[in-house]
Amino acid sequence: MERRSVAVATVFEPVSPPTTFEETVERLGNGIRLGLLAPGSRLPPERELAGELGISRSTLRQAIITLVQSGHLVSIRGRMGGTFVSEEPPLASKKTPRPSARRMRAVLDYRVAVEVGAAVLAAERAEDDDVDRMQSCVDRMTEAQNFDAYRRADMRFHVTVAEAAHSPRLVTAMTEVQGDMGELIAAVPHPEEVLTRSNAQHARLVRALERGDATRAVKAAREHLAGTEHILAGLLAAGRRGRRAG
Amino acid sequence: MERRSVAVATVFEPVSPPTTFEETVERLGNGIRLGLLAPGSRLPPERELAGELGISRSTLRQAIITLVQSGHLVSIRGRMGGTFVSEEPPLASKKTPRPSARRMRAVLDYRVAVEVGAAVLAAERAEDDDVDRMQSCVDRMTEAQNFDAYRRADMRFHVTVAEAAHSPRLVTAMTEVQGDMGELIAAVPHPEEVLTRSNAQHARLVRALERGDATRAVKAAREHLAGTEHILAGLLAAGRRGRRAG
DNA sequence: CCAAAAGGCTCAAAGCAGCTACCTTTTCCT
DNA sequence: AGGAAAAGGTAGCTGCTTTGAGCCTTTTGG
Repeated sequence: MERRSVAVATVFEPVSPPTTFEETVERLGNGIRLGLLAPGSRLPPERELAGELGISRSTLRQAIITLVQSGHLVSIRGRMGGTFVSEEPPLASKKTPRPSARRMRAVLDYRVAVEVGAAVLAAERAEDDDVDRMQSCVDRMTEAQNFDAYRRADMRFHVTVAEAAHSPRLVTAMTEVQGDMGELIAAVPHPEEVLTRSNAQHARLVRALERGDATRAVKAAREHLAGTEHILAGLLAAGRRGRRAG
Repeated sequence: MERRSVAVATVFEPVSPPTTFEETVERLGNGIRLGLLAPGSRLPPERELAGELGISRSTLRQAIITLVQSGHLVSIRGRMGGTFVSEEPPLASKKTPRPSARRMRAVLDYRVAVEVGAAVLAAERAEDDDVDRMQSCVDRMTEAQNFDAYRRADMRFHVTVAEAAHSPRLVTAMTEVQGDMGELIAAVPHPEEVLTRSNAQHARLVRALERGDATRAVKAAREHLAGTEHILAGLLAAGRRGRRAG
């Protein structure tokens, strides 16, 4: 019996592309949860938005209805009506029955790639106003009074790093990753001291990017990510079999 | 008129998930072009493979037929028959009418993330035999007599780095990226001196990974990628408007 | 009071993916 | 020689998703 290499195994992994409907719910949902679409703001009219997204209005409506039911959106009829982002949208997409350890590892590893990649490119390409926007996110985190506020600014910070990389592709990837992270960290406590240390790392990253120092940027990013991984380590271990207590 | 931020724009970007059929053709096609599925080797029987991929046999057959027509696969009937990887599979998926500058940039940026991410994780996780396999790819590149042979070993090298990161998710991503790169570099000349320098960078990356030196690994990776970007710069410039001759 | 601008609704047609059953070719075993 | 087994090849039907088009309802501004 021939043992297949890891790489070959990934070729034969199950194939299951998302449907247009699912993709749309994810995209809009992530945009809302990350605060890219501000609470209370209005989406383009359905017919227009369907055009922009390159999908039919029917499919878009399915997605909108789903997001209304999950509390992300509010629909208002009539002239001057429209589809609005809820004033207090949920932070995570509800119904997250503890993702498998395997999935968690996949998300965390992918996150390393996206964050470190964004850091490298941002070190080369960030402009002054990119740095300003990152810094303002850091400030908001410093002043945050509760975890939700912190978390929102945190997600924005990371997306802003991707924007500073001036790569739409990485912005999309970062948006996805942050969305996935929301699922993971929902069920984990974050003591204040952890948040403080975490934000200090954000600040270090900003300084490195400001100087265009890719090496330091990567270091800061990697250490920052390791922090979250450490917090999640307990849940990750739950996926292993035959692990001794420690 | 309100100016939308870059991040918001990506939320409203067209949505168009691939079909199962397309995904399957890509996956198998990439696996073959990257040499993960060796020339002449036999795929599992259709019914079995369909099961593994979690798709119907009908859809899998569509994909196989496509790949037979494009010269990647050969089907043989009868007992002891099967679906075999062609002895000399094409290097790129034919019909590549020069991708847009926009797409090229997207691929190159994403590549930075995947390669650098893989480098960081590989520096932390690579085992001895991972290093050996990388080194053997480097050796093959050194000995390569023509560009095709070099290119094959090159792709394998990069996938092997992802394997050394021990992250199935990154292996998948790397496979995709290398597939996309195939499209880009098909139409570009690669003088021997460029390949020599390129392989020297591979060797540097291997040494850094062997030592577990993430910083040097990232540097080596980034410089290596910049090499390709430089070669493609001419094509990229074609996408800009109003650029002065230089 | 009407027109315009929004969301809400319905339905039919097309495309895609899955399921099931059967056919044909080739080889191995008895 | 003949039949079973293992492969790919074919066909048809079903169900879900997506699209497109048209029409209805609500609300507001003129």
